[in-house]
Amino acid sequence: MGKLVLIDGNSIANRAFYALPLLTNKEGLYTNAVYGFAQIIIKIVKEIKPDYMLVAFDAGKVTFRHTDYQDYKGKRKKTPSELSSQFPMLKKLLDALQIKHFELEEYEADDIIGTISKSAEIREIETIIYTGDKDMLQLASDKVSIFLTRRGITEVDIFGPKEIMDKYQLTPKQIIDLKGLMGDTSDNIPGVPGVGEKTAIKLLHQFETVEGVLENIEKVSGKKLKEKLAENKEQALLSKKLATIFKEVPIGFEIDDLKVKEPDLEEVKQLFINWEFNTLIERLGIESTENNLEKDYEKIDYQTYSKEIKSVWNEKFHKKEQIALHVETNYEKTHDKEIYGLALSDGEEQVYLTLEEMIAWTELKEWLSDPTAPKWVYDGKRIEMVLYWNNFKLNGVTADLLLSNYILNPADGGNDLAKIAKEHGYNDLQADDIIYGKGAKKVIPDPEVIMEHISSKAYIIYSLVPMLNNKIVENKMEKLLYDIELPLSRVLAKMEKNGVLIDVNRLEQMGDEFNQKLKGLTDEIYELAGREFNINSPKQLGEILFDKLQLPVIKKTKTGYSTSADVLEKLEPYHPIIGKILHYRQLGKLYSTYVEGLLKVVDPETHKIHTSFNQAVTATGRLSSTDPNLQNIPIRLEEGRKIRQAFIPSESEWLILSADYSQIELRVLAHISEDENLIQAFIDDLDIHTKTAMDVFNVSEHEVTSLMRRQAKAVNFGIVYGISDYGLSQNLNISRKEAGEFIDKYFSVFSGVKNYMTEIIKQAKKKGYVSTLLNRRRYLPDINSSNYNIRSFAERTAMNTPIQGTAADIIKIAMVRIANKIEDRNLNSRLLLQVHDELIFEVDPIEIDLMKTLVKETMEEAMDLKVPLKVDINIGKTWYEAK
DNA sequence: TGGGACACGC
DNA sequence: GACGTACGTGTCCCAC
Repeated sequence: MGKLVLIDGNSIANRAFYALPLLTNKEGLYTNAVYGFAQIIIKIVKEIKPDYMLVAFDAGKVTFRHTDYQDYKGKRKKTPSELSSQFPMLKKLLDALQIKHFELEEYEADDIIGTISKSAEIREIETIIYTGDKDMLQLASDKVSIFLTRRGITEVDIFGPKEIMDKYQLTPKQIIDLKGLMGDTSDNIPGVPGVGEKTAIKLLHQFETVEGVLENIEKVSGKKLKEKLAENKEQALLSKKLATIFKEVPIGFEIDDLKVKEPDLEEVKQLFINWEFNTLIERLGIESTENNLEKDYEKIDYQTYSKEIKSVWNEKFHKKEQIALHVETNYEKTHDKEIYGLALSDGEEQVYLTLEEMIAWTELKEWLSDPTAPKWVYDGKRIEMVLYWNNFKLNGVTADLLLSNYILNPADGGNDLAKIAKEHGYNDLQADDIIYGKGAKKVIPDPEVIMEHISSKAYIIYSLVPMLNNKIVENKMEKLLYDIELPLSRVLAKMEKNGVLIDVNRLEQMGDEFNQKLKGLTDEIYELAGREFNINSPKQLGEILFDKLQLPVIKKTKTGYSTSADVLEKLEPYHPIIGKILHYRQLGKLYSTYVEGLLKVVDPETHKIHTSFNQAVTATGRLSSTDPNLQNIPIRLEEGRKIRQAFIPSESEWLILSADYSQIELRVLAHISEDENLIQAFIDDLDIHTKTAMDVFNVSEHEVTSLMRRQAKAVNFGIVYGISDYGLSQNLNISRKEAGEFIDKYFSVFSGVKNYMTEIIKQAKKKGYVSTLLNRRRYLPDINSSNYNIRSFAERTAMNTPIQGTAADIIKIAMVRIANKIEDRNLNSRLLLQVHDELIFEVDPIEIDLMKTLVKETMEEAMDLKVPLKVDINIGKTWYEAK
């Protein structure tokens, strides 16, 4: 019993070597094959958890096969020295991991593995053979499966007899015959000339073995083929012999000798440090100490503050040289005001400064605020903010790696600088998580560690900007970057600095009301339930509703009964407790997230909330907001909407102005799809949901019932957000079939939309990505997946992203332009928030008419579409009143 | 500490 | 017919 893993060392090392770029450590040692091998071993140990393990290697050049055939492996290229140098390292690694490796003169790894798998089979040990060599398939059986590496290195295809049958319609043993007939160029096994895989399989179906084929040559169809077979009888038999794995190698040990032991972690760590396998150190879960940090990475040279350094850099400032700038702050908290240090790099020299030194250096302060002194950064908004809190100004940012990386691939936009660096071959930067630890393990490391870390960042930024810039140009994303994202980051910084004033008293007062009501509801719920329990616990609530009160179970989750709002709504007629619970949930959310949550983040001095807008997280190009999220303040239900009464202008007598795009996504859809019906509807300024209902239900305007309009609205919603028929059926509480019919009807009326959807999917499949009107991309790696669900999801994304993403582009353009106009005209009014299709301002009353027009026009003119863009403006004393 | 369930907005 | 279904953020619970 137990599990045995046998690894074909040469084959895997080869795969890793060719699959990975030629990595070296600082001593110039080649490490890529070892790195890939180590990755695979770690994966095997973690996922397969073998009880026995062996890595087999080929020994020397001459094997017993050469006795039969001198040219065996004759045409194979000599192993490159870059790879052969890595074999001793591999063996060292295996020793440290306490994994047995074995090689024997005259035999190949295949034979050793064949021999062991044979005896494992007798003992009924489940065996896995890990290799890149298809020959090994001949060893498959009920107990033995072959893990064949795919194109990458850690991905495998798993083969047992069944899978081999599915793929080749052959038994494992016939794989040998297959090789005998078709040969193998990589081993220089000749086979029968003119016989390839297809012919060989056909022949084997008919005659089972090479011998069978040769005995029945006359029955073979095809004159040429007959001749070839007759001419090459000997060669076919020899080829079969060469391809047969020998299972009687005198290995001289037992399977029990292969028991997996505890690795010598200290030794492994030392090896990994030497070879600079930093991510693997993490994956092994080995504590990363300061001690090994030093050895891990090539140190980036840097200088510290001194008179001489100052004058050297003052010269560079004066000449407006291109300089990379990094200001380190608490990477976990966005608006932390503490500066850990600043570093500059011009690609050759780095300088590190403490906050005190920054303050003392006046030329630096001037340089930072000089818009004509070009600076390259990573996350400029963050740097601008932390500098701002420390009385510095930042201008002149001409490249921001965070943004460049985001528009190149939004899927990993928010990445750590270290990860971006690694993707571009710079391994000398540690992740912040490793330097500082995360969560509770967070520590401030030694000053030297921080100094080097920050200086490295500046150096890396300097090195990476040109590389990413090239790609930006290649993808034609200059406009998106320089006209939108980069200037937008300045606008967002301003919004974050402004903050929104909160009427703390009003919020606290609402909190008291909610609390009162919650207490009352809690008592009533306990009364109706017959006992006290935690209403906030879905588990306990489920027990009360479905076990104690025996209400019908509508839906289950992985962990038990579902108690979500849509389930509870269906249960409402059954028991008076349900309504109370729904209300309790609603108030509980309001109290904890919106009253307590917001009060917690009000700046005690200014009474303002400074959210942080993230410009590099969403897949579609939208912004997001955190600490706190001000993009999800309640509006739908009146009770929650009142929260908005606490959002007020920061100057007395000022007003809140809210400007929201009307149906921006559907207008964008009309433009992109060129659907005439939809375009006309917007030109005529119709109520789009009523219009949709009229067309879908084939009724006149006055015949549209509120149900019809609601359903039409849901269909439009579905189109915009790319939901499926299932999603629509859930929204409308109808069957999936009915939902599907709605969608079909919609497409028949808006046939241009239908065409667009078909075309965009086709395009996505071809290019692998979709784009917005401003060339923002989203890659869809799953678009050609063989799995229906995964593929469908990617297809809906393909349909939806250009719509949502273009809408995001539009409002971003409007924001940048409005901010510019406010600045150019020296207006007092300020942009406070963006909520996807809505902008919120606080407005000086003397500017109110001006702002109304300026905002409305700028937003409506942000992009020229085939349909007009429409903006509604509302004004009030609070955000609540601006509706 | 981390994942699941739930709920809020667009 | 498949099998789980816009995105992102925050809070609470509960097993670890």
